[in-house]
Amino acid sequence: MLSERRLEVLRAIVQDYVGTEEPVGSKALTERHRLGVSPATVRNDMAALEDEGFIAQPHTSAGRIPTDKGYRLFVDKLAGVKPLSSPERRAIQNFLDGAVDLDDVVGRTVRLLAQLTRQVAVVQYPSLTRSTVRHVELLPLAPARVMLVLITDTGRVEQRMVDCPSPVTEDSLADLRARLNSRVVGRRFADVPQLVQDLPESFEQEDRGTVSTVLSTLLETLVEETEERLMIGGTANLTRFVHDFPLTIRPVLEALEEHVVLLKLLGEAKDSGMTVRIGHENAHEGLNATSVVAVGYGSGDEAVAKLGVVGPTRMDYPGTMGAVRAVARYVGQILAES
Amino acid sequence: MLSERRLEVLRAIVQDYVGTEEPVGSKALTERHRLGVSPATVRNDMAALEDEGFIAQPHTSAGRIPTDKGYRLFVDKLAGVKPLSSPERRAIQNFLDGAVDLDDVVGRTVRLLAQLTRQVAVVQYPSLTRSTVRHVELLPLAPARVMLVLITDTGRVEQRMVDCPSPVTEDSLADLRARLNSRVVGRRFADVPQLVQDLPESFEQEDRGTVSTVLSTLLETLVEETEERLMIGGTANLTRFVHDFPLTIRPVLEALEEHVVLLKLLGEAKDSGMTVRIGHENAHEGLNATSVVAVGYGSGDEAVAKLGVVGPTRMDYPGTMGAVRAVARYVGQILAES
DNA sequence: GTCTGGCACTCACCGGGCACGAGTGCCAGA
DNA sequence: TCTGGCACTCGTGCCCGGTGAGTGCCAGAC
Repeated sequence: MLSERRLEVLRAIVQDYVGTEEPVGSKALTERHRLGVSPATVRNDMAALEDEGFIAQPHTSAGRIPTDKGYRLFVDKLAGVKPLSSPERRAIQNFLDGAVDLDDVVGRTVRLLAQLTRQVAVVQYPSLTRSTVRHVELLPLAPARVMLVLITDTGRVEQRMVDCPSPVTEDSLADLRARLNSRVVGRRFADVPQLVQDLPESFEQEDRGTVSTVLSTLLETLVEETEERLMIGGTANLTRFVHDFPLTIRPVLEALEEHVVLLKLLGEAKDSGMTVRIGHENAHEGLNATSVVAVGYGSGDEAVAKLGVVGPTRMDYPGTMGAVRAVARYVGQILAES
Repeated sequence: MLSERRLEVLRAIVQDYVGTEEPVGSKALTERHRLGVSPATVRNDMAALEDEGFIAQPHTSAGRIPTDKGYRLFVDKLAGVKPLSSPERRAIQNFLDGAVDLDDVVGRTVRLLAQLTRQVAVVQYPSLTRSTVRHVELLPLAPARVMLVLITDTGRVEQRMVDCPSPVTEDSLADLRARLNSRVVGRRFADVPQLVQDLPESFEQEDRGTVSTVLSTLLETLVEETEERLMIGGTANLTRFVHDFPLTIRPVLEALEEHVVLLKLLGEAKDSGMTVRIGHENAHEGLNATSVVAVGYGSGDEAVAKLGVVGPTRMDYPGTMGAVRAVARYVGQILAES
């Protein structure tokens, strides 16, 4: 077990390294922090911390830098979540309040998060399966062609073309629309399959083909869109540590382009509470030099999606976590209002 | 006026420089191209080309590289558009054919273009004002709350909340919906304002408030969304020439994040035919080291939006232009089919 | 036991000096 | 008008020694 002071030394190392981006030595540490001991003592502590794998030397005769394990300990035991200042909170609220639709909410959230944390922001669109149905619309476009539109309580809209096996009358379409809506409005999308299961049977023989075609498109949409959508922003922030990673930036950009990877990343985050994945804790290789701070957000108690940031392992964890949490809360509020 | 051979020398310089990324000297030129003259002669030609401002030396005793003006001449006079190979064409078609909705079409297009050109791809969503109305839907959500949904012939969907001054009955909403649609379906969005101008007058006094509220939201949406949306991809390709611009990459990423800038960029492109903007020809400072190749695409003869790529001025213009043109054509086809 | 000051050692970094070679401009001659 | 030759420039790579931050270890103090 590490003594109190050694933990203090680790904290000091993390803080200094995050600030200066340079390996930190024993002398500098004692000068910048009131540890109450001499550099020699700190050196002994550092040697112990290195033995335990919390810090490392880039090369002999250089200062120490935290390892992933060191950051882990720092995040778990040594760092709190730094709350935002009240001007910051007000700025968030003002900025998000101006949004006109869901795309705008998500877009603004991404920009906000990127700006606050000065890192790459990732925001997932509210999940379909966790949202509830606000309305299902069926629009006749041609005799045997219908457009299916799904609207969620979070403002998300999905549409699909449906080619029906036979021409559909305006009346039977209205009938289907009415019955469909009466069953599913207000229910969660995840429950829709069950709710509509026996719907075709209640129709006349001649309409059943159309009904099942429409329903199967509806169910397909739910499945397809379970691979959720997301928006990213602030990639220019990656260049801030271009001297850190001159070439490491490439795999990160590549990973960010593969939305599947990011969705998996966010998916791995806990549903409630904040998740921090540090360096090699990320399964994806390209992100081995980065940390991911993610949190769920939602209009009610339940998380409908997640958001977070991707940055260098050498990041200001307390500040980043504070910003991520605050933004998630406000977005939740905005969604609940709309 | 430049002699035929000097133009040939310029072409050779551009080709070599694009291939090797290194300043090209007179000796190397004569070795790699059949110019039929000695290095000394080429040197004279190069001196002349430099006097005219088509090429430059990074420093004394280095080879020459093309200037923006040199690339301009190359694109205008010396280079054709390189058509894609037929396997490439097939691949494009197959890839785009799998798209399920507009978002998917645009997403696939971006990925495709980025992959083909190995550069950053930018695709604008079909413009609202240039599209035609497929359907306008009004959904009652609460007594005095209506959701307005616009659907275009290109598959784009926009929705807005409308808070009405007084409760609306299902009947009067249906009435409005019917009359609205009969006026605007099949017409261009740009013409909608005129078409609905006198609509409120034809309603009973009690409904006029609601009608005008709905209409003004509709018109607002048209205005707001005229600042079009777009999608970008392939930013990881920027790292390919990270030794070219170690720090120049940052302003480019920043410019790419500002969609307004990109939209202006695409907006400046000619409606028909391909537009190539080279280096300093781009108004935005961050893009002074890049070239933009853009072209309009559409479901019919008319362009409904634009797409293009952003890359280093040192790019393979014939190949890039070929890819951009081909992709634009196929996307147009896909949109026309849907 | 724990902390401290001292001391020798290691190495990354920096700047200077130097050789190399690609590339140029110019000139005289074909 | 083209060509070969020649002197010149200057960026690049390499070696080398000095500097200094930082370390590990040890003997002595509290």
